[in-house]
Amino acid sequence: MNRSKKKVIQIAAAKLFRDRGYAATSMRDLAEAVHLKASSLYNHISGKEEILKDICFETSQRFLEALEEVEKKDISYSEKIRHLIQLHIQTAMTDVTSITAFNDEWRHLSEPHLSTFKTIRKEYENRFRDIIQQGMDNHQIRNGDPTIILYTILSSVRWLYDWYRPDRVLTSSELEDSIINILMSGIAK
Amino acid sequence: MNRSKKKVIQIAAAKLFRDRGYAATSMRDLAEAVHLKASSLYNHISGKEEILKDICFETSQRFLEALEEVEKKDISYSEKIRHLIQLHIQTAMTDVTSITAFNDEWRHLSEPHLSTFKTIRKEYENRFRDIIQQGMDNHQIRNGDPTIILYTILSSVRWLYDWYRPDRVLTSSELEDSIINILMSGIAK
DNA sequence: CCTACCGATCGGTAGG
DNA sequence: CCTACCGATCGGTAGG
Repeated sequence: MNRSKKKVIQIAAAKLFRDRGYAATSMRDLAEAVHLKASSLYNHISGKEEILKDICFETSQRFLEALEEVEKKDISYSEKIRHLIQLHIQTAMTDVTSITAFNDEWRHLSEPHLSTFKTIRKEYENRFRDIIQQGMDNHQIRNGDPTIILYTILSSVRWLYDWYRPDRVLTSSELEDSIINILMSGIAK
Repeated sequence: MNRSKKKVIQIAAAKLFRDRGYAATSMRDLAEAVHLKASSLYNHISGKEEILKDICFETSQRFLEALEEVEKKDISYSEKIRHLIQLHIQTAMTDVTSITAFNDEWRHLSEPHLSTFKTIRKEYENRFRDIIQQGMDNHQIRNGDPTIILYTILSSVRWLYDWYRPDRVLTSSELEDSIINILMSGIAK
């Protein structure tokens, strides 16, 4: 019944899912992480999959909201793309653990959640791709296959959770600038 | 005892590991995929982890050999980086299933394999990073944090296994050119 | 290569 | 929130 306890469980679960993966994390592992017995978890959640489902949909919600915000802004298309890259990096850095479940563990969802998740994800990608396409139409982005550009951007930002730990020397804005610079202008001189 | 049967098992396992993950793949799933009973698998392999270990180390071996070849070439540093990106894409496209285990499932290895794998991987990254650093020293690559550049390149190429299926309209060399172009010259006009 | 089976562990429930 | 326990499934072995 306690709302915050559910959140504590979710955060502990996200950490375990990142470190071992969803399938390799047992309810007993999770219970131990929050100092409970496995059976007591069920006072706060309905089952293992509910946690994964919540993590996946809450994270996708945050990405969609960020996208919506960028879409509404009255700026150039290349500025919109810069903003989206920046938002991805910031999201990945402030909630590094949930991102992993969102990226890699969603496939363990069962129906109907799996289909819903895929649909949301596809919609996000389509709207991001539209911005890239419009950037090309308006001669702000170099011509090319917008799908390849889309996935190259998304992938570049995906590795962050694998590497970034909050005690890093490198500041967040230095990292953002570097990655945006590579994607927008390339590494060649 | 049959060598090719072991290979058949390994290929089927790589496919299952990609689709469901290592932990969520049971020996019974694997047995069914190669038309055997679970117990019969043990005539060809010593256990579940051996398959994962073989996939991980064989794949890392292929990447190291490709790196070595590029290092020896008498070409500019930016050409070496182009070559490495190309080799990653080609490897990912010719053996799309093993790459997933290599990328995402190695963490399920137990010691001492886990440490060995991490060491090999780190060495690969260090040598790739050296080429980037030398590219900067020789004014062929824009100045920046070589680690960020390294991971941005590796990540860009990592998503391929998630997306590419061999029946694609897009040819391999078109894909290579596009990704190399994005990374070397950027997407901005 | 199979049948038969092992102990361990899984997600989850009953009942208090 | 716990103890006690469920049936199912896990990786793997014995023996033929």
